[in-house]
Amino acid sequence: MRHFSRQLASKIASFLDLDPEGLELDLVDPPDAKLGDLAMGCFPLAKLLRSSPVKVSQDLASRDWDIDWLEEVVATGPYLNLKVNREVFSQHAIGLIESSGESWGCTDSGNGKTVIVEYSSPNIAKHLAVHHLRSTMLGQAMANIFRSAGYEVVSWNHLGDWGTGFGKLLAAWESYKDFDDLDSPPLSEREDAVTDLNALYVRYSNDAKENPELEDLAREWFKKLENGDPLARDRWTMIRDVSLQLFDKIYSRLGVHFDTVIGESHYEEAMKGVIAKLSELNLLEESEGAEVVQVEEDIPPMLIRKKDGATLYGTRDLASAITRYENVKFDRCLYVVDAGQGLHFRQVFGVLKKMGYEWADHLEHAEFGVMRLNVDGHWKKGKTRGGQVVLLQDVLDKAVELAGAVVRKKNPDISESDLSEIAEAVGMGAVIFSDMKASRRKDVNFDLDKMLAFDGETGPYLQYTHVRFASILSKAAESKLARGDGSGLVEDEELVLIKRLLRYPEVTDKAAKSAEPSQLSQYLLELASDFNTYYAKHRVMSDDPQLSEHRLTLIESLKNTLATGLKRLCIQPLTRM
RNA sequence: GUCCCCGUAGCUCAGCUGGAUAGAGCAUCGGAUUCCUAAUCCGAAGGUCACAGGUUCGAAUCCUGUCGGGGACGCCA
Repeated sequence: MRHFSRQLASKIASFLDLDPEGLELDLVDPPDAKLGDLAMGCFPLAKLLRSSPVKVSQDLASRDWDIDWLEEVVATGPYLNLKVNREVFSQHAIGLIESSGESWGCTDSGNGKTVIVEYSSPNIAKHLAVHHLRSTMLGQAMANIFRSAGYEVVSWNHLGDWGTGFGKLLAAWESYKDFDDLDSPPLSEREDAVTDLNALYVRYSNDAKENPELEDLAREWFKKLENGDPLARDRWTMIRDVSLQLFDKIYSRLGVHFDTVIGESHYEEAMKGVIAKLSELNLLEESEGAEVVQVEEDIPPMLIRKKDGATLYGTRDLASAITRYENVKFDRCLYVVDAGQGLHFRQVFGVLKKMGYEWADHLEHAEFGVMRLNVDGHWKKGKTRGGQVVLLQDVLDKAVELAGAVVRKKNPDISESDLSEIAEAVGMGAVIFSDMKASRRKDVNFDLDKMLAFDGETGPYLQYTHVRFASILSKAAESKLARGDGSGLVEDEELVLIKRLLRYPEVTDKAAKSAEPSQLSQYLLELASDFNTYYAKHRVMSDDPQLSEHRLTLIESLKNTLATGLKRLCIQPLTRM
């Protein structure tokens, strides 16, 4: 739509003797289609001219616009309502989209900028649980959207692979061989190594509640790990490897990919430098035996070092941010982490700022609401403790199973291999979309029935709409029709669709700027809904071949738009379902 | 107690850089399939935009306060 609003802006600038640069005006839909095809409030212009919006709109309506796609300009109070010449407008719009080709919907707002997106970041030696879905999918979608907006993107998995918990696991490995000897069969050859690790860990933790000396033993093992003891290091590496293998299986199902996988363990050295620098800057304060840094007036100080001298994850985050900036001079760095860690990030960002790092202003906590589980009829934050975890792979399998049943029912003569492929895509589509439909700050209740809904505003609805496009185009292929230039698209519903299409690049920018994939989700729903209304009323393959050719061009633009949008959200566009 | 997020239809949510009559989906009720996939579409019903002030020509949107929900607040991550 910018293409058109810029033309208007330059005309307005010449009419009113204004600088066309920075004259951003917003074209909206009038509240009633009878008023016009496009509308523009004259409030900002009036402010600029110190005049009244009603006068400005009257003045503008009386001008000679001389724009080929513009048919009528009417002032209605402070609004300027525009009627377009549909043939010309449609032709311009379709031409614009077609000439963009593959890059339709991509923008240059992020050109020359680099963004790091940190997301997923699970703990090793544990399964991915359903609550990991949020960070993982939101982060991946953000990374995809940033790429479409022209950014250089580094997608980053900050693994939880360090901490005293690994001391327990290593201690258990050594002393619980009777229960389960992790050396035979070796971890790498086990069917479900992570489950075995978990069982061992839970057992050890429970025993430690009664025998405090087990805690000491765990500390000893963690010390060994820190000091590079070969056995500890070896086993830790094995644990890391089997965990990553398991994660990758799920990541690839979800269309998730990382450019960098670096765990917390990586920052042990850098942390020493951070503490040295804090001390050099006189920022460290002693408080109740621990060392802290004051941040701002109204938030508590950040804890840097414990009484026993050990560091905390916040210290690691400081080190990590600094090393990141040294390696990647980012313009933005996003942490896709749940909102519960808001204070933590305020502290981290605040301390970095106090350390003199100006780039601390470019760190963003892209917070999201927690996923709540239903426990005895109440929605509660899902914690991995207590054993009440819902495994992500179970949810995905369940979704695919259910999708398979629906596909089979709707499509009885489909082959088994096609079916399983489609079921996988539809099941994933349902789960993924349900997570990204609403704005990320909203808490989500984990409701399997809603997650797996296939009707209404869902992933499968979008996929189904894409199937309709594909279906029309394959039917067209049989009749050797060419493609029109779009000038035959004059129906009300066609104008609606064209206006919707023209907003795609703006949606990309808005989604990137606000790090909000739901902007794209909502847009795709509107696009699909507009099309399905059109589809019920008009035939693309009509009796008039010329008209059909124009409409086929529209369908191609719609298909292209929906397909690229879905891919950004990690949902597969389908041609059959 | 302090700080952060949230409060829009029965439910789940759009709309929030102020602008024309607040929109969807689900659920409910009624309707549409000789023709491009009915996982769809059309219609009905459903609203004190939590409440009270303030700013403004104009507030769901901005500010202050109140109430309600969620979360975080030193030796876990």
